[in-house]
Amino acid sequence: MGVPLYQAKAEFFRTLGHPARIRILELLAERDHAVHELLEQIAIEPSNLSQQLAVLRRTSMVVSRRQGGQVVYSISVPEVRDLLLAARTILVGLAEAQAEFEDDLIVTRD
Amino acid sequence: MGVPLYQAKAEFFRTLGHPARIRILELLAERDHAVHELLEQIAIEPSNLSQQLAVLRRTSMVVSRRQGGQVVYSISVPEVRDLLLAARTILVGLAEAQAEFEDDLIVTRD
DNA sequence: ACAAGACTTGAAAAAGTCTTCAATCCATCA
DNA sequence: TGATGGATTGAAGACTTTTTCAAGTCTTGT
Repeated sequence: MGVPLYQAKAEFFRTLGHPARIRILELLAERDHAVHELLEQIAIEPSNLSQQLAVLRRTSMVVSRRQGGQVVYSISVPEVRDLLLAARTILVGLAEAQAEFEDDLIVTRD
Repeated sequence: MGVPLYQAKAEFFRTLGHPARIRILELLAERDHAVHELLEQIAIEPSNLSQQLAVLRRTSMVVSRRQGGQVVYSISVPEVRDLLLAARTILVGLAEAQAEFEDDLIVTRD
């Protein structure tokens, strides 16, 4: 038997827990990108990008192939797209709840 | 204007990126739990549990209320349940792909 | 008022992650 | 072959998170 599922889940979410990796996955969810294309979209140094790509590769969330002089990445888990959308929905919901609470504070003040 | 959305997403996923926090959310997704009840289910020291609950509270993923001598926690973002299910599906998919690849290795060997 | 159970806090040490740098690899083109 | 553009690697240092400990709060029952 392997690792408990709750631990695998934690590792999986931790992999998503970095702004550059989120950007990478969002871009790859649209279409495959060469590394230099990712580099144009994400404000980060080349070697840092490589390190983040390596993290995603190790967890099998992306795969790379060499195409002549460049390396092209694709997402290997398209379902991640749904996860990113779900997160967006939740975050917007939390932000709204927060704003409401702040309104209450103002309305209720004194 | 606030934080870029991709950064908020990363923070959100980082919050999910810990085994104890996953367990807590799974238990709270079922029903509210007092801290001592969580403690029975999760192999962790009381003060560590408190620290993890504090992380979830800071990010507004759970709320607590005192009920006499004990403190009861509830999930404030029920949609997290879907996220945990989606992660399970993805992980099972990845594990299967992995297993297939290993079969290939064996079949192809020599 | 005191003791006991339930929980939280702050702070220090341990463990883990992120960023950056220099070195390297690999394919193409002059 | 040597130079160039594109990408990766390993390792060091900075930074963050996790764990643990001792001390403290709050509520109930005696």
